[in-house]
Amino acid sequence: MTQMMKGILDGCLLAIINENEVYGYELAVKLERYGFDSISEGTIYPLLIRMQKEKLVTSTYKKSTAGPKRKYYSLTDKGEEELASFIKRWEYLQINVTNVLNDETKP
Amino acid sequence: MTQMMKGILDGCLLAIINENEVYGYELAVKLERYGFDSISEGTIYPLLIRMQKEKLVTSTYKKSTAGPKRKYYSLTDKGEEELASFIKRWEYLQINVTNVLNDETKP
DNA sequence: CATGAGTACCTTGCATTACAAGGTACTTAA
DNA sequence: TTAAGTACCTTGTAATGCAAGGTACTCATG
Repeated sequence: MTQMMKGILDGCLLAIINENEVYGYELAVKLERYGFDSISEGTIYPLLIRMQKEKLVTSTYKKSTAGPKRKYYSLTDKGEEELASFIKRWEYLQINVTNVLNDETKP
Repeated sequence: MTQMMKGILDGCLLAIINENEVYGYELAVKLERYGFDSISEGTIYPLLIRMQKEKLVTSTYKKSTAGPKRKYYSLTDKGEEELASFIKRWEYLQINVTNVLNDETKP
């Protein structure tokens, strides 16, 4: 499972950040609810930092009612473009893999 | 695109090998026709060797009508199990990613 | 007030793996 | 005999998910 996530997870993060500002810990919780059980914080935080370096997201700290300050992320214009591009790549991949599996395993 | 293939390509290879014996060069051609333009032989051969080490496939050399001997691969029982397992993982991934994209980008 | 649970962030090091680039060698036709 | 097409393989590099480990804040409980 873990290998399959490579290159897909960042697109999912962009998608989640797209609608609302979110913070890293929240992302971990949301992803888990979506069924990605195994995505740990050790994966998410480096990814967010990388995406910020690439100017796909920006961040601001806000106080929390319970616990340390939260680092909220939101998409830049470039991030929105990257999300759109990811969706296209994902759809393309999905179609191709589905074709292979259908053609070759149900002849 | 290339990152998204990690962990997916080997399942596709298993699927293609599943029905008919195929050789490496043929796999490259088939994948290209399925839309995976960028999958080069430098990717496929190491993967086949790895899968053989893991006893997912076996291979036999046969003469070719044009060119050097071909190394034909076929699935072992373990390979068939792995293919079935891959299909489940893929379907699971597909559903989850689709949910994220739908929920978060079309609210 | 001290302690623990829950929240929230981050770093280091490792393993996996797709690919570019480069190499070998066989067959057939010009 | 030369070129084109077929067919195999290896080396080195880059990307990236994750386990493990660490820091620090808030609040309720004893």
